[in-house]
Amino acid sequence: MPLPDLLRDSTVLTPEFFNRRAEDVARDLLGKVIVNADTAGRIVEVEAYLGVSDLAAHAAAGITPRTRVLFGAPGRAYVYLIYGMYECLNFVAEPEGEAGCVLIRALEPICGLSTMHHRRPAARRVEDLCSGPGKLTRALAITRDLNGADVTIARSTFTVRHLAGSPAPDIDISTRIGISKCVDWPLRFSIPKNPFVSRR
DNA sequence: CAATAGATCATCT
DNA sequence: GATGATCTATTGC
Repeated sequence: MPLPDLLRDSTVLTPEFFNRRAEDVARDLLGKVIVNADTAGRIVEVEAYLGVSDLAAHAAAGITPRTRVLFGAPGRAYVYLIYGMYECLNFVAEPEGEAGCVLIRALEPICGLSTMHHRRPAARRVEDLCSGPGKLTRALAITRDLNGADVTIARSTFTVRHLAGSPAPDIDISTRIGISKCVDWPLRFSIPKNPFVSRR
């Protein structure tokens, strides 16, 4: 298994971590590591999506077959297809019954780089492998069959981890990308000057 | 460099 | 039937 020593001293994030306001979960996810089978990446850019009052969020539509997971237990993956072509990965936040999630927008690749390159032949540079929500799901082979998956189970192939001793990073706050409603809400968070963040 | 067209389909109106 | 929480290739300056 190509998941190396880097992750040996890591702890899997708990349901309590996700059982908070989506904005807070989003900020605290920066610097954490997403692990899926043979690849892993450090989270460098996220966006928070809130409940029914957030018209840019899928949860604004209320409970539908697609948004059901958003209103459910925290610590689950919410994966959906966008533009008929790309998958987007979110983690569900807020207590059960309240909607809210965090969109993962960019990762710094840390494990399985050659596998990622194989899955994303269009990426010319390492910085292009996971610098966008549709790019990183392809690089880590995250698809809709992971929708609803519990990422807080330690002995699972798909988890989010905290690296022992890794400090809380600085945080840039900006507005969310690619939406047409609530465009001024300051819910995009990224690690300052990180080269793996997506481009506007 | 910036701007844009086209790919492609699940979801909701 | 219209619309995206996107990405890539291509065009033009």
